Amino acid sequence: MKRSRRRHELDAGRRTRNFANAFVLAFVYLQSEDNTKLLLWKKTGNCEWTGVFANRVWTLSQNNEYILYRVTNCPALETTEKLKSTKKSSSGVHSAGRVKGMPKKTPTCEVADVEINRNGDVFTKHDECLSEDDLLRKYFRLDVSLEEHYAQWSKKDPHFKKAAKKFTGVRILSQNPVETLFSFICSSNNNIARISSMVEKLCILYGNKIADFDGTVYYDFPPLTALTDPSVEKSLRDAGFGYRAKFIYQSACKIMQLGGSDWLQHLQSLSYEEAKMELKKLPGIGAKVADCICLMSLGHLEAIPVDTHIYQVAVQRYLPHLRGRKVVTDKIYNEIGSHFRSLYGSLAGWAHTILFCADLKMFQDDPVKRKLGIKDIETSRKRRKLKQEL
DNA sequence: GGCCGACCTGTGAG
DNA sequence: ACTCACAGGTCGG
Repeated sequence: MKRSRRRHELDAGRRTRNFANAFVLAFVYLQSEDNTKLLLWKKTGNCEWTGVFANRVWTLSQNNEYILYRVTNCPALETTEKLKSTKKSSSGVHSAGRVKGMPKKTPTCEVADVEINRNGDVFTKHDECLSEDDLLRKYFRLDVSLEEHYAQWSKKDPHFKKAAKKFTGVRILSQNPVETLFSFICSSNNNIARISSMVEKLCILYGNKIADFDGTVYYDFPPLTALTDPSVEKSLRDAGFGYRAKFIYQSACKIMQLGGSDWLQHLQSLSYEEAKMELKKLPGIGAKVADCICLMSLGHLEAIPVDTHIYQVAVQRYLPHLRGRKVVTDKIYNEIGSHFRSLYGSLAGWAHTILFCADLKMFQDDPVKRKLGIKDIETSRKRRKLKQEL
């Protein structure tokens, strides 16, 4: 273990690919075997995925009934009573277990006497006393019954029903607000590959190393305080963050002024509208990014992030009178959000994510397709014509 | 309130 | 080789 750790420190910047990312696509397919896919997680086995959250490295797999997990060594916790009593293997695994996919009741909380929150912003106070079973339940929001909601949304909307057939088991994750906020600042006017690499860079540059095994170094997302150093803006610009470098630095500073991660956490207790309004005061955060943060890390599941994909879907399927509009004004943005909220109800953001997945997949497979509309896809003549126009 | 253009950078199409 | 448009937007005029 020691030997390999030294080896990987040498080239950490180049080789590491796993981070506390969680990032961006705050969803995961965890129910259908075929679709098992944890975005920005690394596939580390046949049906096994490894990634970071709650300051731990998790390796997950699943069967029909359970999510199976292994949690790896976490240096910050090593000296605690809790871990002393757990068995460690050479691979650094210190505990393992399984969580039922749809538990009927939440087991009691296990208190760990540890200073987990050493940077002041990794965990909520509540998280500190959660068992790993509960951390996993919380992260995947396993208290929400997908079956029930999918049925409800399908009943209201035939287009959802169709999309849902291909995208079963999509879950909105409950992610760390600090991580989510800065990851989405990176997302503006950007593509997924570059966003991912930027989040990785943030972790390497400013995150803490939390584990090192099987040839990979794992970092968590940087603590807020690491992003308020005056050198941050230039460093990030040099690292290729473009104009987002300033947004990251300035937002970090402003959040610290407002009360740090406690301030961010307290947005959970506000209404969705209030939380969104507060977030929009930070540089680099507009309506869309604010909605992503609300939906994916603050528990405001009625938030509908209207990005280019959702806008296209809305125009094609739901609000045809918007056809031809070139820019999404605040008014149009809100109209789209309100439409989905009235259609799907209080978990509208969750339902909308399934539509998003379907459009993103279609777009990645064939960018021309969505401009044509579904009916005309097979006509190659039209395809050529459109390509010329484009 | 709505409408533009600028903004960093990497990538792929033409 | 070399533009050019575009990618899960935001901001200021």
